[in-house]
Amino acid sequence: MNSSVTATSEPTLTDKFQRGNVLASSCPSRGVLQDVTSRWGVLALFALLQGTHRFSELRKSITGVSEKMLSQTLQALEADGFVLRTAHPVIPPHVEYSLTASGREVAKRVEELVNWIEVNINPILSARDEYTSLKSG
Amino acid sequence: MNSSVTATSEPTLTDKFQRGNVLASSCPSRGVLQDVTSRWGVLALFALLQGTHRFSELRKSITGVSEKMLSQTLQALEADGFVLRTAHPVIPPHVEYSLTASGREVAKRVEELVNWIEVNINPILSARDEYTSLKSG
DNA sequence: CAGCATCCGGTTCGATACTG
DNA sequence: CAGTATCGAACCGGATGCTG
Repeated sequence: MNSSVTATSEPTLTDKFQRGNVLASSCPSRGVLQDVTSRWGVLALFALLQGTHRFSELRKSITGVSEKMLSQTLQALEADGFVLRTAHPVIPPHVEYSLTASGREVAKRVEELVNWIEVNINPILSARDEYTSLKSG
Repeated sequence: MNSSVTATSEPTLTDKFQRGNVLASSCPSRGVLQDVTSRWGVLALFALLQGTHRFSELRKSITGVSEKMLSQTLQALEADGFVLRTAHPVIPPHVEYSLTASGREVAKRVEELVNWIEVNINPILSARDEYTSLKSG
């Protein structure tokens, strides 16, 4: 997915001053962060926090996601070990998705972020309106 | 950004079962979530948690970000009321970016997510390797 | 220094069709 | 049901050139 790093200019000096090193482009955490904070990744983790779900259930609950994107997103999260995919060999196919132990950890943190935004959505939206009218008004 | 809601099919039934409603595409929280969890948004919030920074400083510390993207990202965060932009009318220009009160709240939650990933990056990477070799090996 | 306008290649994404 | 394959369309994002 993001395997070639295409060596940008060396960040050596700057790196020393950072608590972590996500800010350095070479940090592998960035890739994982991408998976977790991707458009549908956030919502998938959030949805799975409620428990195990089938593919079609997730597709229905996460409004607007396409089959392809959901599939792709779940695969990325599975690859990172956050999501467990369980396929029951029956016809028609029955596949269930759930969070792993580490998946629950990330998901909990994602949830806190999401919840905070939802609780404070009104002031935020007001700020946005004000900003917009300042710019174009 | 996402102002026209283009009424998707009514999600009434599904919505009742969700703690929040981010999972509904009509939810305005999604837009804000996008700004916060965007590729550079996460890193900008994370970087600003350390304090006030000038544009060029941010550009240097957030390795790999382009001028355009940083500018765009900061504007989005400013619009949502998370980032305060202070321009000093001198020549050459001097602009400082800092977090607002609400900005600190989101940033703290972003930080917790980022930190967890950084701390657990090794097991995650191992899981990924294992997954990859299972698929293609 | 801080940033916008423009161009343009690459990636992402959604719709559709198809498979096990 | 749970996906994969393919194909345009849309968007993202970087490079460049210009402004105050």
